[in-house]
Amino acid sequence: MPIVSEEYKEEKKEQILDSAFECFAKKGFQTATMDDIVAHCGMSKGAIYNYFSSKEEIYLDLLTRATDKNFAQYHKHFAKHRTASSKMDYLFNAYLSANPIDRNRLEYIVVFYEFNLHSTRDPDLLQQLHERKRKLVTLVNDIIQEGQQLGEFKSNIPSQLYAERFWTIIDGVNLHAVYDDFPYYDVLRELKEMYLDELKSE
Amino acid sequence: MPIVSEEYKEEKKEQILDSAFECFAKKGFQTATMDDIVAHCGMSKGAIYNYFSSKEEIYLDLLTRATDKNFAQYHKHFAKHRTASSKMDYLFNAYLSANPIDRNRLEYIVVFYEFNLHSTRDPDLLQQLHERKRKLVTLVNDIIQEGQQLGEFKSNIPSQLYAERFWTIIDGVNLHAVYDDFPYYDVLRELKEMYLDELKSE
Amino acid sequence: MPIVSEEYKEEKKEQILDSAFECFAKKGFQTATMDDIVAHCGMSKGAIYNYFSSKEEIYLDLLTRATDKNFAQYHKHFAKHRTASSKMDYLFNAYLSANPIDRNRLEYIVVFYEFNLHSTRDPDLLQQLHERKRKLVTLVNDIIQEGQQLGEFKSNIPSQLYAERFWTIIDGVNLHAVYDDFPYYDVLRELKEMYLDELKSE
Amino acid sequence: MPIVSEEYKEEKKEQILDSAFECFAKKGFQTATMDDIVAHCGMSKGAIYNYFSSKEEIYLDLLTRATDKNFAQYHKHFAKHRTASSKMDYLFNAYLSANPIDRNRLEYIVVFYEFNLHSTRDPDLLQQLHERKRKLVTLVNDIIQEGQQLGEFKSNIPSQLYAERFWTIIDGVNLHAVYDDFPYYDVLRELKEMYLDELKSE
DNA sequence: CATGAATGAGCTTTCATTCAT
DNA sequence: CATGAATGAAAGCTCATTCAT
Repeated sequence: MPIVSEEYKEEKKEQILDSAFECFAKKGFQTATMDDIVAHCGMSKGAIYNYFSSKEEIYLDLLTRATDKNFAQYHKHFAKHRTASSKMDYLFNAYLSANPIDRNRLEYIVVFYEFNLHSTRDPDLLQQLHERKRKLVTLVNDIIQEGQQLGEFKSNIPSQLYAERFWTIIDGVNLHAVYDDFPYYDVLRELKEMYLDELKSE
Repeated sequence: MPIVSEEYKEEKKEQILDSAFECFAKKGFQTATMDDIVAHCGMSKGAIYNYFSSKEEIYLDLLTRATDKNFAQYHKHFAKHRTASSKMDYLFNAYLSANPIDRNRLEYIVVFYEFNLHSTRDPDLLQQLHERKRKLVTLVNDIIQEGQQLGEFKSNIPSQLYAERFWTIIDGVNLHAVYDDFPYYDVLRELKEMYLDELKSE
Repeated sequence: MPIVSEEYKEEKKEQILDSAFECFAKKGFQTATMDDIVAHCGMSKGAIYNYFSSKEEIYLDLLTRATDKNFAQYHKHFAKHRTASSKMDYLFNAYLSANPIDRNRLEYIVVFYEFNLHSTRDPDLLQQLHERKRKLVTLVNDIIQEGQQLGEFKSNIPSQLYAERFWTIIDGVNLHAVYDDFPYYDVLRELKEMYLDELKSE
Repeated sequence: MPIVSEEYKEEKKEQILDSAFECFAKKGFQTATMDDIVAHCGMSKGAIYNYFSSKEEIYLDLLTRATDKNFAQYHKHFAKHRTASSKMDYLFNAYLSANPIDRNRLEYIVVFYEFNLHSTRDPDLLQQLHERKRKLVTLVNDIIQEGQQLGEFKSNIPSQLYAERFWTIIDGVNLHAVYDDFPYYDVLRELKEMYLDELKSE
């Protein structure tokens, strides 16, 4: 019998997560302190510990939610697309339409890839990292196979490998977005064309 | 014991850097403690501070040396190659011949990309990060232009952009090497072919 | 316990300062450790750092408060005195009535003069030292000038110089109080008479 | 059977003591490090430990020598003076002729009084402090008694007390020399006159 | 005797977490 | 639930002293 509504709690949690993200972005997970987060979100230290049991848990929750939100968005948009091509197009465009010099996006990139590397050291997190990656690969693999069945894509290419290659490209491009002189659009656009050319039947 | 040779001191430094690398690989820069490094390299805390003035300096030196060594290796090998094609081949093969599941290589990847992301937050380090990247892009750009002049590569392609694309691909592949089920060879080989196909004159 | 009154916090601060004083008195600022202070005041190390940001800050606050208290006391008592003579008398008596072998007073003397000498090496502290001294000289100078205007004191003496001389004497006597066989009263009483004799009109 | 001559050793010792003095003056005994002294005197750390067994010993030796030199100087000069008056004159003039803003002198003052306060905390050092002070008081006391016997000084004054008073004045003036706007000459000259007036028979 | 690299106890300070109010 | 003062283990770093060469 909770005293406050679930909505209230969820709202509070998101406030904390937003502040935590800002702090992790500015200083990194290890260097950002609970006091930083407290100062940023305006509530008390005790309050935060009512919603999260540790700094690590905030970190985990923050990034789990971010990737979940990502997945949800993908699936939501895919529902609107009829062809595999348009789905692939959508995926590429999700990154092409992103503003590479948007401070918030860069911060997210840094925090996100730092978390991936961090996850490398903890068996449980590594497990989750693999699962998420598998889901991402499957997402693209399904599209490619769909395109192959519908005749949009060449039927003799290894779909799984192409799915892997897609995310390899995306992560490469994202990582380079931290260089402010990186020709993000141009590189990504060309890679997209190169990629789709190989994929599509003549 | 005092009055030791420069070689001795250099050797000591490398011992410390090796131990530090192991510790940073196992726990990350922030989490690894000086005591960890002390325990790993067997010398006393004071001894380490005779060679490096802070944990941060060890970190910086470690990664500066690693990238310098990398550059030196590239330039050394390029001297042996006559054609631009064979140089590009060498570059790709440097990554294709790497064992993606070699523990040491994975550790290096994690530490290296973590350092890049870390550098993002310090103006001085960011500056260095940019410089290193510029040098890497120039390295490839020079090869491509050389190939264009010699008629090996298409003359109408933007060499700079292709150089950027090269490192985007490499970083993407490296980053995915942390997933033990990643088909490292296959993905990289196909990307290499795709990349060189576009580059070479028919 | 949180959300405590300002009084509570002030009390805590004073507890810490009292303990710090004891420790500095016993060992000196540099030699006394935070652990000594922790052990003496019974609270945790973290608690102390909630009230002061460094050992140095404790030292500074301790001595700033002590001298401020001194000034306040002087001014408070001067309000009760009508003549310049009685004010000078009060000043001398403040030192004559002090118990020279009181352990606490001796400790204060040592800590206080050590701090003065310490301040000599830091431009900011030296500045403060000068200001405090100027205020002390002004305090006495004002009294002398007042006495000259009222005809109590000779009008042809340089008041400023006499003010300087007053504190010279006081500091000399204080410093010698650390010698337990020093005839504190006798020396100070004679110096007082000598001093006032020269000051007073016949 | 020492390998090097005593003179050589003594010279080395003095080199070390000079450097140590500079360092203690600049930073204080606790804050100055052996490395500071090493850097200043140009010899190795081990060399210093051949002549002194600890930093504390350097400190002690430094100040013992300084005060011994002082005593020796006094006695040497007193031999030249015939009257008690001229001896007292000499003593006062030793301080009156000192340049109060001479950096070296100020440094000596700070180091010297810091050492006195430091000695307060160690029974052995306190003992030495007392002995030295007793000798200083005796020095002046002897002069005054000599003057009384020769009829130069009033015979009914307590010589011991006057001797105490002398050093009280000197220490007060010295201590104030650290304030660069202190009218050192004027204050000391007036105190001298005041003092001698009381002493001398009409 | 001279050297300076090595030692390691000990220092100040930080900060995730707890819990009395 | 909210608060923020309290905790104390641990962190990075220093430095007087030693001793192999």
